[in-house]
Amino acid sequence: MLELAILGLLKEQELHGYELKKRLSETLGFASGVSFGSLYPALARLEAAGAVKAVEAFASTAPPVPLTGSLGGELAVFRARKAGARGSRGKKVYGITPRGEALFEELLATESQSSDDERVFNLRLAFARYLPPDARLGMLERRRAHLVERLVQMRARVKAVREGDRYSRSLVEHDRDAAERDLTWIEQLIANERAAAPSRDEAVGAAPVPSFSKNQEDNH
Amino acid sequence: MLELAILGLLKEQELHGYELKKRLSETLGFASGVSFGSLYPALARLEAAGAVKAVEAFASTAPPVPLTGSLGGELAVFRARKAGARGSRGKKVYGITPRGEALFEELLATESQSSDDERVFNLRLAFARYLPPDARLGMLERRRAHLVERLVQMRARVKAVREGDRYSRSLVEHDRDAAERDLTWIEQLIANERAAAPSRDEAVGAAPVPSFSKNQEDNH
DNA sequence: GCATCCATGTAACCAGTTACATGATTTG
DNA sequence: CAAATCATGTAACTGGTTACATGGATGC
Repeated sequence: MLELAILGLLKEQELHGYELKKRLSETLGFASGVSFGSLYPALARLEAAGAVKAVEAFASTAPPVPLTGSLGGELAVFRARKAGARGSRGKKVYGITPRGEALFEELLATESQSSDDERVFNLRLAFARYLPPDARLGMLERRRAHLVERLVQMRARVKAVREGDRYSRSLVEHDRDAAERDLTWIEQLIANERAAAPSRDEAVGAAPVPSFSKNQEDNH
Repeated sequence: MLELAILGLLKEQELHGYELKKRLSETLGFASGVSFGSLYPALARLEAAGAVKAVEAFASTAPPVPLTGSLGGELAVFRARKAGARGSRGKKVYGITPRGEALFEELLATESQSSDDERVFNLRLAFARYLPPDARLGMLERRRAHLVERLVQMRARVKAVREGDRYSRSLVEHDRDAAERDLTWIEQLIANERAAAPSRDEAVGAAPVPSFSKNQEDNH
């Protein structure tokens, strides 16, 4: 999972570990950050696998320092450059290799299976623009199926909760509401997707997505 | 974390591992279940620590089989009873000991610190009825502080997201909305709490909770 | 020249997972 | 009696964490 995230970020621009960590928490949804203790080993693994490699700090294809607001950082890079690219223990700026691109595609494809995990799904969605439309739709459909199941569970939990326990009750109700919203969100994404590229049997006007979330089946 | 959950469930009634696993996913929020590979070792650890012990399958203080709807299970217990309580490798019904009760209290108290993790917080909230009112309020306040921070991050992410990436944009907006709702939910719980037991300086009529979630600070 | 932030890395640990092995009980 | 389900347990692995060690660069 970390590997996928790293490759995805390096696809956009070359970065060194420290900066990578920032982006991981800031722009991807990695709640409050991956630790260096996992990031650096991951980078090392990817480098060993030939998926990324440390590039010279100057003369890269993409502009390596695109106005992030961290003036200090940019200045440091500038100095590093004119000093002649880091010595024994300076910054290591990584770039993605063709093998890395291939690995990225593969991870993005295979990890779709295990997107019952919310974090994995979120990560994949953040990179969904790299997927072909039908794979994207498939991913969303699988997610939807999972959320339908989850919503059923949540509704069962609401019914099963102890009488007289305000906290548990509030919790399960909140969870159910969240599940409902997650589902309607995904259904909206699916609808957008179909509208943008009605690839298959789907005719234009009729019943785009059979929404489950509005469905108030009262099986008590 | 698992230990806390187990003890909390055993406080309510005696259970064997298999059934415990079901409750863990069904009634607590353990999304799609803990595996046996972690549950049984956890039970073994707790037993070794004297926090739980395997009880005779008959004649316990609390009614061990209170109408869960799983007829098969109840029948099985009944048969096990009249057969004279399991032999070498039957069901092992666990009950909580006084030491277990103490451990539960301790875990519930100490684990409040690490409730930056949503799962931990949810678990603690499910057992919040066992906390003294001020500890409960403290837990909610800490959670609120965490969510305020989180919401700030989410809003920053929305601003930072790549132009032209529909999926990332939709994701961060959804996450922000979820964070907003989480926060208002917690604030509601806090308000309820204060209304129920206005323990401290708080006067009755004035400004119960200074809601952050409605606050639309426009620092662009 | 000292504190602080940037930056990389290692080692020990931890809480869970999957896969495997075993066996009792129920039901058709 | 075979298949399904209930039930317990172990071993290897995974994907991270915290704590620690190191050192360059910057700012005051």
